Amino acid sequence: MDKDLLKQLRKLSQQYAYTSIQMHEAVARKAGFSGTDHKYLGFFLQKGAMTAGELSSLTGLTTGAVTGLIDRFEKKKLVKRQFAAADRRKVIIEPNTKNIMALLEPLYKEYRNKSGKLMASFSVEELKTIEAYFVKAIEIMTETTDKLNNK
Amino acid sequence: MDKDLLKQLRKLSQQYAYTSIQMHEAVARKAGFSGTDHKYLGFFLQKGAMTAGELSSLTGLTTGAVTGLIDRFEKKKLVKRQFAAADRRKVIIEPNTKNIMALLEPLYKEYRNKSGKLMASFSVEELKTIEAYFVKAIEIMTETTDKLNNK
DNA sequence: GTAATTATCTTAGCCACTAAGATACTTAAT
DNA sequence: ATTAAGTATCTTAGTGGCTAAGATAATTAC
Repeated sequence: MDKDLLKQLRKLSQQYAYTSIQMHEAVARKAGFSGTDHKYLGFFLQKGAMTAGELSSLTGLTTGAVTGLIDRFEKKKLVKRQFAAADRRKVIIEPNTKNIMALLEPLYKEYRNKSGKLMASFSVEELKTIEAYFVKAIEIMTETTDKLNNK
Repeated sequence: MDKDLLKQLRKLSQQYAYTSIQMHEAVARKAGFSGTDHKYLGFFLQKGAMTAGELSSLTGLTTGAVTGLIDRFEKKKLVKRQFAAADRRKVIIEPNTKNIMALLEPLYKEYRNKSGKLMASFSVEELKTIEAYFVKAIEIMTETTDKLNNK
């Protein structure tokens, strides 16, 4: 067992997380977001339309905070409120993917190019290894997050 | 070239980042941190002691915000202020790694166990592939962050 | 048809952030 | 040495997003 390798990898995965947080924040600032809005905007790109309540439980924010969040996004034309036909209490938040992309893409462009090149430098086998790691690691983090939040 | 694999991997790496942010936040809440302090606490574990000014440029916070940040950490005995001998204007912030660890470790314990097992399930070759990916990806993200922040 | 529930919004109060300027120390110039 | 300029941190006033609690509006259960 290569303990040093494991230790090094653990450290790297932590550093990877921190570094991505920092990049994420730098992008947010550049995009003109105050505070943490960029983080929540990502949920829309990932999951698509959702109700205010879903966003609240997804983000852990109170419904009041979500109201404000959507207000800010709506003002910037990044999302649109729509009442659900089936249940008119519900507010469906429809992301304007085009506008969101137009805002974020230029800021991520260079990163995308570089990381594309990086990926291309690996063989298919290697990429599958990395993929497998990501899939499992995401699972573990999601489990951990759920446990921390729900009790 | 396996384009689907590349696309999938790109998506996964993004999801990995978001998921780690969410876990990070869940830990923060559980540890009793208001807002984003946990994120900045990580800098100390990574980089060790630094001056207030370094922390400011590292985090992108104003010096005023850093003063408040250190006040909160100091009150919780997670860091200690010390005037630099060479230049008494400078305030060196010494992390109390022991206390920080004692606070965070229990919350990360299960995650550490699980991700340890995950890593152990890969061969040494595979781990080296993952390591190589991490190292390069971190480089790229750091470059991107620097460019976004410094102009 | 009334009560209970659910989903979102509103309000008051709090706290961390920025911007600007104050304080304290250091370095450079004469 | 003295003065000026520069640097590092802290302080203060004002802003804005967050929570908690309650209001509003729609739905479901009895």
